[in-house]
Amino acid sequence: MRYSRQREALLELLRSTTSHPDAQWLYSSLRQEQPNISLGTVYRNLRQLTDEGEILELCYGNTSHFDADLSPHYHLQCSHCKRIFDIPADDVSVKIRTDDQFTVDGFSIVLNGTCRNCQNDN
Amino acid sequence: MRYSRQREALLELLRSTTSHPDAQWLYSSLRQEQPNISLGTVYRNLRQLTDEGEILELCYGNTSHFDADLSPHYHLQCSHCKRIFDIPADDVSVKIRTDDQFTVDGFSIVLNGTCRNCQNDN
DNA sequence: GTATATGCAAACAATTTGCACGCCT
DNA sequence: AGGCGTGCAAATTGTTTGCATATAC
Repeated sequence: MRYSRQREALLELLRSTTSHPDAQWLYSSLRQEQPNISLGTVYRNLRQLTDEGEILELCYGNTSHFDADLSPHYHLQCSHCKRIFDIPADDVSVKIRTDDQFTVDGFSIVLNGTCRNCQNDN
Repeated sequence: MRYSRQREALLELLRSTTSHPDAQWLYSSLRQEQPNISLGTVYRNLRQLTDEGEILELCYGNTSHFDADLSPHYHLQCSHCKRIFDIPADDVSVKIRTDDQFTVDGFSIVLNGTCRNCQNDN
């Protein structure tokens, strides 16, 4: 995978945020710096980076969101504002009794709840 | 919500399977009994039943899958065949240290692994 | 120089919606 | 009779892809 200005900017942008954005948001944001970047390029690079394991793809509400934070953590989606927050892995402990039906490589957890903002607003 | 033959058949079909089908599969399957049922109707009823809490919606690979099993359980998706299997809640124990940032109502877990079929095939 | 990445637009796939008509209650 | 549900088709939305050109190495 060789260097490209577009992919570089995409990765930098994704690393600078904790908001788990989707392709559209990244595209709109990148256009401010690079007015010619195309949506197809954003999608191609997102796929490529995901395949290389440099970023993670999350599926919420039938659209893909992306996360450049590779440290062990989980996600909480606020039922009200739908935003996705990070939960450190330390705060969660999981034990799985694996019978011989499956080999388990890993797992992801999505918490559902209410973020502080939305608690106050209600 | 008043009775409709189409919704009745949809719910019955969904309750009769453990394969977590998507809208297309349900549509194709229902058409064999009711050749005039439309895809729009399937989608409308799936949304309605989801909103009423009669079924659950799962998002895998950017497409919605549906589950009429409301008992506490989690899901494992096989990395090879992509099928989704049920994992009884008893087999999993989770502890979450909830700080005051969030109110946690619930959570879902998706295990990633390999099912027995795919272990043998490889 | 060669292969990979890009921009653009068209194609695709999943889902939603407007509208006239049909069927429950 | 009145209103919710349906079938159909068109519209939306999210994502992928073909192709000619541009760029990294």
